[in-house]
Amino acid sequence: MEDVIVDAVFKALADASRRELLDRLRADNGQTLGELCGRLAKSGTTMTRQAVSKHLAILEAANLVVTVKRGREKLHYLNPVPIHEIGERWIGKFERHRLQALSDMKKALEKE
Amino acid sequence: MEDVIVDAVFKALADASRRELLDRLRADNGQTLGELCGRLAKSGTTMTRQAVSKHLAILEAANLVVTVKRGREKLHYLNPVPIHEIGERWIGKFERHRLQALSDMKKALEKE
DNA sequence: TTGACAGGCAACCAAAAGGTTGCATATAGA
DNA sequence: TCTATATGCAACCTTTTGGTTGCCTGTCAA
Repeated sequence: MEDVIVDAVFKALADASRRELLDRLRADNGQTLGELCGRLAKSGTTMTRQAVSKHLAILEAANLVVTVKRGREKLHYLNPVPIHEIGERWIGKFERHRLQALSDMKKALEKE
Repeated sequence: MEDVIVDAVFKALADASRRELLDRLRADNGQTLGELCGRLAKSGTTMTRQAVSKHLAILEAANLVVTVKRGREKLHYLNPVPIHEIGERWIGKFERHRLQALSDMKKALEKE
């Protein structure tokens, strides 16, 4: 996974509304734009269809969402692969140094 | 881990310069601001000390970096805990639906 | 064929993000 | 004490981001 892809995924995940859209697709895969326009839990505010559409476009560009056109509707499917790879390759590399980093930190804090 | 914390962590991770700073601390923990100011690999460009300082402040606010003052220096330590928790709680919940989502997607694509 | 419904496109706007310059403060060391 | 070093703070600027409104296109169904 090249850097530019990692960047697109992290940037896409940086927004709470987009993370919630992913959550919704996780709960109910294959929804249309209209269905996804329902009230976002985040602060109970509503959002226009166009705003949601833009968020979905960003998720799609990051390959976190895949769409299929069915007549005049567009179905949105969660693609869990990029999230999985971030977990494996990016988070994983920090995981391997976890205990070491914590012990470094502890030692430094104790010196104070 | 509350939503506001998850948000701070994801936002902090959304920038490539900040991810590189974490990478550097992973390679060599406990560096000062000055040391971290060296040329960032990202496009080979340099950055002013103040820019790096701001990035570190954001990482510190997200609790991804912990600092210890030593005289006139400030040592920066990687705190891997938030990354670990994002992996466990956020990525994990998508992991559990991974195969299902892929099969949904496949089915939808085949219908076309 | 003609509405009504689902979505796309483009212009525009305010706020946040990333970065810079300039100056201030504090500590180490000669 | 005096000076160089390490960092902090604040104002300012530009670009990106998240959001809106308005209008256009395509498709289903009576």
